[in-house]
Amino acid sequence: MPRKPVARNAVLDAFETLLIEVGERGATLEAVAAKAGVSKGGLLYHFPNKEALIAALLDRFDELAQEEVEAMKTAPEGAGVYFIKASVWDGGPLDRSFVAASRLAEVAHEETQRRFAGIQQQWLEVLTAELGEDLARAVRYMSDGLYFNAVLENGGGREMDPSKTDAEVESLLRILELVRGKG
Amino acid sequence: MPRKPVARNAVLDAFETLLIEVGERGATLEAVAAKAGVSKGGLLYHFPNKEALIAALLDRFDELAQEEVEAMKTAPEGAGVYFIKASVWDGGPLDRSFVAASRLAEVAHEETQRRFAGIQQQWLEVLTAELGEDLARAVRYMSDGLYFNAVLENGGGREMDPSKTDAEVESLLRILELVRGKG
DNA sequence: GTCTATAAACTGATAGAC
DNA sequence: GTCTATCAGTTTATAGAC
Repeated sequence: MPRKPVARNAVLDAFETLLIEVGERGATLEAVAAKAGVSKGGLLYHFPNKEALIAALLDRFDELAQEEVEAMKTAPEGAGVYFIKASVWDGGPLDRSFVAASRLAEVAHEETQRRFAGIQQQWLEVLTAELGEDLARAVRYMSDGLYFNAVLENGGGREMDPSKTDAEVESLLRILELVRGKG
Repeated sequence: MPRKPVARNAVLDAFETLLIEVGERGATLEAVAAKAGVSKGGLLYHFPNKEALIAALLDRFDELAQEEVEAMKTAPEGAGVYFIKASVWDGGPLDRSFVAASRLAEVAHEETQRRFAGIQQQWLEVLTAELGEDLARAVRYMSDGLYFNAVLENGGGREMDPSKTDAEVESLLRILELVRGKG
């Protein structure tokens, strides 16, 4: 694979960050260029228009989501436990990619919505293989709920209290274990 | 309480619909006015600026959320079961209000984020009283996950398959009953 | 590869007629 | 209460210099 220029990645990171922090509306080409340390013209050399910028973001999201599928399958603690733990916002690449992409889906960007559906379907299949349909769905929705709250609360870029979110995840894991022991 | 003019409510409904269907960016004053069947000037008579429009939307969201708290408390099937069932998108007033407001939260609108947090806190308290902390959190996140998916999938205004969503809710309710029987 | 300058379209908001 | 006309500020994108 060809080595991408540094500026290109800086632009992509800046776009992602702005989507997370100020939403789709605030992620203007000018704001992205400024955050990436290039001019608007320089940005548009690497990405001829805004759709190209979005496409690159979605490609990266797909890559990271694919890695996550593998990680789930090989996780020692099991796919379900791994998945819930991974759904807590920790500022990692997949979390950032997920939230940024969700901001685009929310403005009714059709291609983004399609990609999201595909990725979530893959995750659900791995969960179902381990947990069965009912519990897999429960885990999937709990994970989505965790992300939904990251999406809502992280708008202003404020940090989340790690001990608080840890306690929340422990709650969910206890429920998961309870059902596995019983079901 | 004073009777609000018809046009005013038509504008508010149009704003809500556009937020749901095309997102915050597409819900421009011009688009809202057109959908409500008034001119931009007419719209701005009732709502002096866009913030006023948002404020009215949030007030209605608060009202409906408050009614939901009461409905949860008095639901014969219990707050948890009622809450999960109510979290499925059915195009009702609270669902629409919730999704519309989430679109504003996603563009980092601070006041909207604050209101959301307050409402979710109230809902969680009712759930905790009935289910205990762990299960209440699980139910809360499953509900959020349900809404998150409504937010994502409903962007294009497409309908959801009722039988499919019904089956999904049954899945979640079985898990809930299982834990209640055990926990 | 990166910049400045600028065009073309759009958005929120004001002024004033009816 | 509702409309048309219009302005000022933004946003995406293009053209062309370096």
